[in-house]
Amino acid sequence: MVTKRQLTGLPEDADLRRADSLAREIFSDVANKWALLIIEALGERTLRFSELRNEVEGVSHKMLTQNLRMLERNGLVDRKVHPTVPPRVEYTLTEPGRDLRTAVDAICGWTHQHLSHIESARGRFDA
Amino acid sequence: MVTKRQLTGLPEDADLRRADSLAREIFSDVANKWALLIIEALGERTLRFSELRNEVEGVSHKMLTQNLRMLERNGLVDRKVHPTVPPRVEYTLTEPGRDLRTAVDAICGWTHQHLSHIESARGRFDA
DNA sequence: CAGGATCCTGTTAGATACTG
DNA sequence: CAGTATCTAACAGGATCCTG
Repeated sequence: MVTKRQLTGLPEDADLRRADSLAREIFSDVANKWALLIIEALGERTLRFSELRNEVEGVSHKMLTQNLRMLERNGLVDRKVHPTVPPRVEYTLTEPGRDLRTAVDAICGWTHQHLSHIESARGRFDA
Repeated sequence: MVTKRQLTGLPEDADLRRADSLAREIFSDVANKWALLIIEALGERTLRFSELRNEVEGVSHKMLTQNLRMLERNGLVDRKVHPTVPPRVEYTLTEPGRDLRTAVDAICGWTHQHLSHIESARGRFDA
């Protein structure tokens, strides 16, 4: 199949591909366990690094910083540094971050809703 | 803080912890790039293994089978084997799978909606 | 307290080859 | 065609030490 874009040589094809690969990249960033748990933990609150570490059960220092940097880079969380000593750093979801959170909420809700279905499905499968 | 459950010695505490850890386990299974992309690709359709491989761009043979097994085990996809030669295996989302898909749709939608915001956030961060 | 840098280990995921 | 098994390279992630 030959598209009009190919014939006209306009740049839309390349643009679309770029947008797609960007979307894919963002999706890969965001669709990971720790990122989603951090977003969920933040919710509407503002939390310090150490608080977040307690809220997100099982996350290591390294994973937390790493994911927070990534989320900050993608504009999902806002990082506010208070120039005090000892330092105080607070994280908050941005507007897009809060948007995404509703989807994460849905996944969390789904998980709890289907606990027993999943447990029995596992039982059947493992047999 | 001492709860009533601790005092009565009833098993609810243990039950709650079990449910939570199960929920966490399921979440960790499901909240990964390939699983979500597979769910999204399946949608309302029924697809064969090879079709799925084409639909989910970039997925390797191994990752596809691995994640399909996991999704089947958790009762999110239905696997139907046709005893023909050559074999024909079809995958379909189950009812819970379709439920989860709406949340995945939301994430995908979110991604595309915020493309430009994210791109500029990245620009700022990288500077 | 927040977080960067380093080291070290277990897991992951790709490539390849083989089976029903 | 769908799936399993094996080997290996790469990476993720934990522990630890150090700084402002």
